Amino acid sequence: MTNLGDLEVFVRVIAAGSMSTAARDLGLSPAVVSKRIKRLEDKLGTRLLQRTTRQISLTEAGQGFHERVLTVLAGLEEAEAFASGRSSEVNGVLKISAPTSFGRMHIAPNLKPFMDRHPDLTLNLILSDEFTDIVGGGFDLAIRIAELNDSSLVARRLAPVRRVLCASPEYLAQHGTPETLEDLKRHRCLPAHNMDSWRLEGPNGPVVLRPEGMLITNSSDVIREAVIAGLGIALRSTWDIGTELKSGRLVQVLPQYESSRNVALSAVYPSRQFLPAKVRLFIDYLAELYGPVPYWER
Amino acid sequence: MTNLGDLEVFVRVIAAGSMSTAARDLGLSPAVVSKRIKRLEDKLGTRLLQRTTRQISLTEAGQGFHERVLTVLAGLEEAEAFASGRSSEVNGVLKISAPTSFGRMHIAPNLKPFMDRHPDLTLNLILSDEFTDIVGGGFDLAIRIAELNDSSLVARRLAPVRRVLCASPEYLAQHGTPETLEDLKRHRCLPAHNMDSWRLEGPNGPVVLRPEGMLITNSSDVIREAVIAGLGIALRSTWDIGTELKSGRLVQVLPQYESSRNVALSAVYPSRQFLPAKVRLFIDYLAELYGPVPYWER
DNA sequence: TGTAATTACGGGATACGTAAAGATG
DNA sequence: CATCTTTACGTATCCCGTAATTACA
Repeated sequence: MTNLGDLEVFVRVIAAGSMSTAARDLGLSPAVVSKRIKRLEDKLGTRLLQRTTRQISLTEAGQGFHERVLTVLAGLEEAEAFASGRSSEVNGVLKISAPTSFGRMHIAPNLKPFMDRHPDLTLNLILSDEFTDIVGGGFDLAIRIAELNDSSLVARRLAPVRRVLCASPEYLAQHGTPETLEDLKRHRCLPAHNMDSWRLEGPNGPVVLRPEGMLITNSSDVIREAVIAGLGIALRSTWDIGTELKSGRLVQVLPQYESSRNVALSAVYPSRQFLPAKVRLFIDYLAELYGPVPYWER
Repeated sequence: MTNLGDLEVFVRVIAAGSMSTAARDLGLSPAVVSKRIKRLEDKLGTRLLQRTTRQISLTEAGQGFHERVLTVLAGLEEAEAFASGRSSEVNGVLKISAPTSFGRMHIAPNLKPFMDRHPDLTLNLILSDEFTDIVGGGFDLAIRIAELNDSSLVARRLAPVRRVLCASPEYLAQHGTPETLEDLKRHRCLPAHNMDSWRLEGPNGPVVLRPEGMLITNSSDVIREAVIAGLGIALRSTWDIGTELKSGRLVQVLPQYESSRNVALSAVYPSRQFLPAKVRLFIDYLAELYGPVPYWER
């Protein structure tokens, strides 16, 4: 029979990246950590960690085992919380992954009411534009803007994502306001690195533009600031430049055209039979906060 | 930290219905079983089992905890199987729930090829027309014919279910063959106890009939035998009377009408991130066996 | 050469079984 | 009153820490 402690030690070793530091974290001696990992491997008949004295790395089997053990431990935690009657109360840590810009602009500023409502909850909000492995990273939840593809995950749609063409009044005063798609070709365009072709939906159906970039960057924040600074015309999400459109620092151009990429803002989480209340509540909170017509659209 | 052994003891006690018998099953003394249950309850701060010296029963908390622990243990088993490289091999027990008639007619006779292909697999096929609690009953999989409603379960459609009106040639020779729905009212109809209104789809759209039953029974097998014996006209699923239709022991009446209840044959299983290979393989096997146009329809 | 993983060994906590007591149908 | 759960107690096992050993950067 597997020892549950061995599994927890295993998980901590992965998190810490080293047996010694995991031992310190757990208040154990390095000897027992080593022994427990070894015992786990002996029982499974597989090597989980490839290790030198200097570094450890997961084997392929260890990788898959780790992911599974994470969900098992999460499930156990949920079971205990349920039995202890703590399931209705919301506490512990809620670990969330989100895109950097969106997280900064539309999650972080709205956390207070949620945190006030659930004072025993600790939020761990990790912003990243890299691909994050939800299960492997131990995330309860990820906010995604792209379409989903991992079938072992469940996605709940939070809000529509609308992308529009926009520029600063200064830029338009200097270069003129384009009236047709044809006009765009004579303008300075600012495509983002992950959107080098603009798929637009207009009065005459879908069109695809491949704007020549005058500015190459991996940060969509840079693009946003560049548009505001009057460098050119960009295709931006309304959540990204809604404030600027409202204040007049940016104006929409060719408003009859919109991005036709059918993407949505989604909450993505591992498929579980018993979804922890804190996850469900946070998703509900965001869904209500943004609604079918988010505040940045109004 | 919870002891995994305590959880396994807990599950065995529920399965055995008594601490003493669970102790015997596990090769332990009753004393340790009692102590481990107590320790579990102390840790959770909840009473899981209501017990007299004569019988034990789950408390509400115990009920929910039990369901969750079952999935946790199943997940752990899957994780270990994966790491041990046994995940591709299929072994252990596959516990399936199915409706009695369908299980007898269309699952049991088709098991051999699957069992031959997976000799290390033990099948536990439980036939029942009562509602079966998949999670609480420890089922890997249930075959259902109704529509699904438990959102914590995943359903995969296996085959369409078509219901048609039918009678025996003897009955029709004696009473005549109905040509219109109106004619039906002058016939002896045999509604099943769970289908006392017949929702039919015909050339002029949907209609609802409430046939007067001449035979009251809780067994759809009785209805089937009664139709074959010439007692009247019944609305039966094609999987139920396909053989009889083909052999001529039954003939379809009013073939322009079919049941409009939008039901399907589905495989229902608990939502899990890592579905055990044996479950997936069995579902795949049934899906291929029945196909979009099942053999009983051909 | 310093840090990390592993191995060996002694002490202590923990888990087991036996046996007896208490409770219930 | 028979059977099941619970408690008490002695023993054996397992687990942890210390310290020495090996290996890698």
